[in-house]
Amino acid sequence: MARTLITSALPYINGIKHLGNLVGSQLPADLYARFCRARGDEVLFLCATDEHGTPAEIAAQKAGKPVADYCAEMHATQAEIARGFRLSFDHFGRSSSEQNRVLTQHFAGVLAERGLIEEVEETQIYSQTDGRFLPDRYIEGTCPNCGYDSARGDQCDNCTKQLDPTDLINPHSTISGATDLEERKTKHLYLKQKSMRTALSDWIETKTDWPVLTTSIAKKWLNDGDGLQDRGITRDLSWGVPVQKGDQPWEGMEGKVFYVWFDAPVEYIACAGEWAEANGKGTADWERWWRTDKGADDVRYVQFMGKDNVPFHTLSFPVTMLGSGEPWKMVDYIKSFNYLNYDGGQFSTSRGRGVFMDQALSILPADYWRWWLLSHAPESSDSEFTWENFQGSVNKDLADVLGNFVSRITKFCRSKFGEDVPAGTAYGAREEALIADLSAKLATYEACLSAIEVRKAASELRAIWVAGNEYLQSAAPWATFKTEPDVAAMQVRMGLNLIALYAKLSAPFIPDAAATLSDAMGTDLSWPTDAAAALTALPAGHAFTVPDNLFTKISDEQREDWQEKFAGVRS
RNA sequence: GGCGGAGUAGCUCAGUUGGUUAGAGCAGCGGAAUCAUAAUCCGCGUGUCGGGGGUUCAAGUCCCUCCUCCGCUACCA
Repeated sequence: MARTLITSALPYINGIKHLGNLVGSQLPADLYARFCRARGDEVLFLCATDEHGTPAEIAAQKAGKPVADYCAEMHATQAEIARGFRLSFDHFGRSSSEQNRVLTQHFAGVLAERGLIEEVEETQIYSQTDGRFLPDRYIEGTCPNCGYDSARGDQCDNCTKQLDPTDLINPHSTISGATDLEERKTKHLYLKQKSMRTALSDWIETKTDWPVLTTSIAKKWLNDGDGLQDRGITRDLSWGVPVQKGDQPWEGMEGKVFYVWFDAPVEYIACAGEWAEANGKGTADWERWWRTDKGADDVRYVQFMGKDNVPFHTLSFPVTMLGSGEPWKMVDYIKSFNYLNYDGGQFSTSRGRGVFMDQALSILPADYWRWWLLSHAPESSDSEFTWENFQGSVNKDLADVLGNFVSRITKFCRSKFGEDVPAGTAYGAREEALIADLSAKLATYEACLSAIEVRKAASELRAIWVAGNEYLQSAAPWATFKTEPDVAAMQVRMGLNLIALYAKLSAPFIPDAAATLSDAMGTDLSWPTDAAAALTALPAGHAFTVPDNLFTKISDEQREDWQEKFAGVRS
C-alpha cells in the first residue's frame, strides 16, 4: 500500500485566515489527502497552528490576554473553522506543543555539535517602555531619504528605500508609541546555511518534477547576489521555544527563544508525535512516517504552501534536516500556489478586506466555497475572486449541472418506477458509448489529481457531470417511457448509477454533497476502479431515496448584499 | 534597483518538446426538449495571442527589446 505524508503550511495564530490563505495550502492539501485515501493510500495529513513570535505576543496584548491563553483560544477557533471547511487533518497540532519544544531543542543541539551554528553579537533596538527588543518593522519614523513620516524600520513605504532602523529620524515604537528607544548589544545564534549551500543545491537539482514556481524561488535564493546567507535563528522574546542545546542549557542564551521560522517547520514532525499521543500510539508509530531508518523509506512526502513560504521549505528547513545528519524524511514534492486576489485588489488581513473563513461559513456551506476555490486555485498565476464569478460558478456548476441532474433523475424515477432501481432492458449502444467516454474521463481525472493539477481536475470532474446530462438528454427516458417503458427503466437505472459514481468522484472536492448522494443511493464512497463496473453497481431492486436539492442558488440580491458587506472594514 | 511570475475571445482561464483554419467554461444570440432547482441539450467565435524587432519552411510557443500588472527582496509570517 502506498504511503503518503501530506502537510499544509501552518496558519499563523494571530487571527482568522482569509480565503486566500485557505486556497493556498490547507484546501488543496485536503483535496489531495482525500483523493489519496480514496484510492487506498495510507495517508497521514498534518497541519498545525504556528504560534510563536512577536505578532502573537502583540495580538494577545491587544486582546488583553496572556499569550498562552490567547493562542489556546485561537487554536480552538481555527480548529473549529477547519472542521467547518471539512479539512480532514489526521491531526491539527500546535507549534507550542511539548513535542515541538523537545524536537526544536534537539535539532539546535545536533546542529551545534556539527558546527552549523555560530554565535553572533549584534546591535538591536530596545524599547524601554515596551520592555522588549523591537523587530525592524515595529519601528517607525521619518524617512531620511524622502521625509515620509511613517517609514518603517526595514523599508520606507513611500520611496521604497531599504532602511536600517537607526537611519530613521524621530523613531518610535509602533506598539506603544514610545520614543525611548536605544541600541543594545545582544547575542544570537546563526544557522550557517552558507556551508550547506552545495548540499542544498545538489538536492534541489534532483527535483526536476517540481513546479517552476517552487524551484525558481529556491534557486534564486541559492544563487542570487552573494548566494544563500546565514540566518539568525534566535530572538529576544519570551514567547517561543527556549534556546537550549538539546536538554542542556545554552550558556549566554538565557531568556531567549528560537525564531518562529526555525521551530515552525519542525512542528511538521512534532505534529506527528502529537498525533500519536492523541491516538494512543507510540513513538514507533510516528517515526515510521518521518525516519527513513524506521520505516519512512517508502513514504512519499508532499507539502502544500503559498509562494511566500517556499524559501523556508526549500532552504531553511532542509538545512535543519540535512544538517542534523540524521535520517529524516525529506520532502518529495512541493506544491506551491500564487495568490488569490479579492475583487480587484488584495485580500488584506489588516484592513479587513475580503472574506475570512468564519464569515464564509456563516453565509454558505463549505462545499460552495471548496468548489469555487479549488476550481479557481491560483496555480499558474495569481487569480481573482469576484462575487459575480462565484455566483456564476456555484449556480451553474453545482446547482444546475450536478444538483439538477440528481434531482431530475431521482424524481423522474420516483414518479414512474418508485424508489427502487428499475430493471428494464440490458444496456445498449448509447450506454456503451457513455461508459467508454466516462472511462477516458475518469482516467484523465485521476491523472490530474495524482499530479495535483487542481484546476484541471475540477474541470474534468465538471465534464464528467456534464456527460450525465448529455446522456440523459439524448436517451430521453421521459419520451421512451411512453412507448418502451423497459428501455426507459434501463435508462433510469443508468442515471441512478451515474449519481452513485458522481458521489465517489466528487467527494474530494465537495465531501458533504458526496455524502448526501451516497446516503441517498445507499452506496459507499470507495474509489471506482473502472467505469463499466461502477455503472452497474446499483442492481435492479436496490432501494434509494430522493435527496433534497443539493445546492441552493445564490440570488442577485444575496450577491449584492455580500459584495457590499465585505468590501469595507471587518467589524 | 535585483529576481521571479503574468499579459490569449466581453469575463475567468487552457494552450504539451515551435507544425494543419488558436481552444474550454461563463456571459450573449438562435434552436430542441419539457424529466428536473425556468434546471438540460444542440448550434453560433473576424481574438493585431501586451507593442516592436529577430531566428525559422513554420512562433501564442524560441531570442532581443520596450510597456503594463503582481509577488519576493532575508527582523511580518
